Amino acid sequence: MSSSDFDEFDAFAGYEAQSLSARAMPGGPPGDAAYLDGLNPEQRAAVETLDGPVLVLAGAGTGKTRALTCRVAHLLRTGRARPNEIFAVTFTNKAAREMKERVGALVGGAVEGMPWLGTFHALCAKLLRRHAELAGLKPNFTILDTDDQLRLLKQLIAAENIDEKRWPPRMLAGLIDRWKNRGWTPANLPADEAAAFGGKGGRLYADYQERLRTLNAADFGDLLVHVLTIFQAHPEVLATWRGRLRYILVDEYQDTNVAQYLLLRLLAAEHRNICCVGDDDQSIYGWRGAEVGNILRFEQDFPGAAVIRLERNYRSTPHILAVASEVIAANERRLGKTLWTDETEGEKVRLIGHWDGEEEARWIGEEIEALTRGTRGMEPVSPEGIAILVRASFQMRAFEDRFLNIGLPYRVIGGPRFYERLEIRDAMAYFRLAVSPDDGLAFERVMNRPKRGLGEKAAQSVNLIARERGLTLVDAARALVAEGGLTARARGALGRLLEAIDRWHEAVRAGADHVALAETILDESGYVDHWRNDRAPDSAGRVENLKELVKALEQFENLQGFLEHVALVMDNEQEDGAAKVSIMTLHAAKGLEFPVVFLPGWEDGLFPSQRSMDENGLAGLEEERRLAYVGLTRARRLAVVSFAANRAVFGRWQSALPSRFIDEMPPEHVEVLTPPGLHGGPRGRAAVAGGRGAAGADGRLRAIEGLAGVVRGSELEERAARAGAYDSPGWRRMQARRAAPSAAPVVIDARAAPAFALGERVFHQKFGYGAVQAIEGDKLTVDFEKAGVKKVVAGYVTAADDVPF
DNA sequence: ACGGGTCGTATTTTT
DNA sequence: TACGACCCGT
Repeated sequence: MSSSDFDEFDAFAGYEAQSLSARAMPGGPPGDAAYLDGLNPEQRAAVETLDGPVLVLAGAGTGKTRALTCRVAHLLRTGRARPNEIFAVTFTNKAAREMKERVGALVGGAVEGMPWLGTFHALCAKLLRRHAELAGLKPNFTILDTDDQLRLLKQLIAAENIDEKRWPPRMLAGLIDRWKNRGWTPANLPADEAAAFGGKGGRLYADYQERLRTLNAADFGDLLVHVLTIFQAHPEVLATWRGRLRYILVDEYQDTNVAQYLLLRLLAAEHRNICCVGDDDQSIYGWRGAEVGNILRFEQDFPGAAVIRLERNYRSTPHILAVASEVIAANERRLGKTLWTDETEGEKVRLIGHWDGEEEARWIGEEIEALTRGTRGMEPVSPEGIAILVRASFQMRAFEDRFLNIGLPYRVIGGPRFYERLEIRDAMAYFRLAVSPDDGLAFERVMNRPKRGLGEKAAQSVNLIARERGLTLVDAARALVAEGGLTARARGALGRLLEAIDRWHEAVRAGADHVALAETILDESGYVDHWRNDRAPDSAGRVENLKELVKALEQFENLQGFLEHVALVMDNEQEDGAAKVSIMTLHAAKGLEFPVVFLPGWEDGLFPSQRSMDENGLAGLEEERRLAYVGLTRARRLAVVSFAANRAVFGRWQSALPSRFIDEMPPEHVEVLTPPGLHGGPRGRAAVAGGRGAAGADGRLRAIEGLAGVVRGSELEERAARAGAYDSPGWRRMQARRAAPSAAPVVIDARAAPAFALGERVFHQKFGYGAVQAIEGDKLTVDFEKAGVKKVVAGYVTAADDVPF
């Protein structure tokens, strides 16, 4: 590991030679500070106030990223800081990557040596590797994934004879996470917290940390807490880093938790060169331990701080801004900003109610098709300019189903992630073993995968030996084999596995080509074959994923580097070029923007989420409202809010009232559309009759009526039509399409619908391999080898490439 | 040890 | 619905 753990001063050595001229500049900016041109006065202040504490309150769409990247460039160009002296923290890996790119574009290659730009977790991992011994770890400690963590906790809970049903491991994981977010170690855990989890919380926490240390492992929260603890307990270490990291930059400051806040305060205490950028109105990670208080309190923490407000919005139309501002104004706990824009033109925010979630999805699909053709009174919008932002991921399904049906290309952002897939984690556990054969968790995971006849009993024996003799799991397994434990059969299997692990490890040590080695491992372990022979329809997809994984390895120097990357950077961006509509959660949408944004599911209970309100009361509601604000402000030209009167949840029908956030939208900036399903038919009336029993519902309904009257059937529909709010030819056309679902499919993007020949062998991620039986338009009938005959959209299959693994 | 069946319960949001 | 935990027969 230590080889990839490069020293930032090495990196710096390369930099110094080429940038001496820039550093020699005395004081002021260099002559060609073109990056300062075009900044507005506030942005400029944010860029040029380099020394001392600075808080930049940046509203949505106010050019925050630009100011931030310019600031870094400015620090470098003025010679104020060298690349390795800037500690720049972003919230996501994506943001880090983006910043790296943009700074690079501004100042040229010099950013190569910016080793301290990344997420809190990535930066802390780096720091912790340097000082691992101070936390009782070795520098090559492994970073646990959620799976490993849960398995470990489960064992501990079982060992304590606690009923797993009443006290689920997930709950304990949540608790421990919360404690770590606050910077609490088992030693300084408050007594009332330790009493959680049936009185055994504190005890289990201590046990868990102990186990982690034995396994030479750290979980996500540990990365922060260990570094924090080290800084607190070792002033000389802290002093070193204070001297090295002279300029601190924090993006999305509103999302920092207590541990992160304490860490920053320690690092910045002396030089006080800390610049925090954030927007209290976009604090949406309270459930993960984020403390809005951090940003609200900044001026007290750093007296004399310069506070700069970015309020000029360059993104959205005035209508969108007005609606977003009005909604967020209902929050009490905020610093308060007033977004403004020079723009005067633009569409109002659209609002529409539907009978149920399915219809909502159908309508949005049709609306998107219309938008891409430019028939909605706007210039045509390309599919990649359109996003659907949902509150919870289960809402995505309705859209996926519908879009698959009509052949509308889409992509789910942040869905089930590549590196979280079962087969990928298994494969990675094998890689971990090859790198460090004493990785007990990895061993446990793959010991009987594929099935080798090493079941529960064998696992227990190994565990028992390990505990009795204080050995690692792998060493315990070795002992068991050597001493003739287990049945002959099991012993043979275990012995072969251990031999293989030794062989792979030897290959790693000998510096064998890691891509080839990975293939060997997957082959020799029998893991790929196991999926090849599996008869489940999705097993072919898994084999494909494994190929993909091996391909991904090529971009890394060795297995170690790859594993570190995956542990910290769980995202995977696969740009495949085709123009697609994006579907994602509101959380995932933060920091992004789209010409057109659909915001479905605005129903009380779903959004704002009932759970949020139950668990966190008013604070929970306010966070939901910030989520609404984030959603609305993603839109540049058009935002469409919708809700459904009925929705299938767990396969059970539930009716709901429109979201209270809808009441908060200013009517003069909203255009109300009449839903196609509510034109006088019995369904429409039922929609009004159903789900209106609750007390207070009448008031709510009246409020909506004032704004919308959306769920009211033909009378209001006519009124809306008279008011010109609804484009009735378009509506009739949609009706026609609804009545004739088999009408010719609309091909949005020719690239998304490649041509296939009859009989051609194709691959589908979900259904595996098959032969094309029939083609109509962009729809194929495919006889899948394992999943049977299915109709699929051509965009979702690829020509099969039977490259041997 | 393992596969197949039934039953119960769960769904925010993610580094 | 959909995935797991659990039970049973092989």
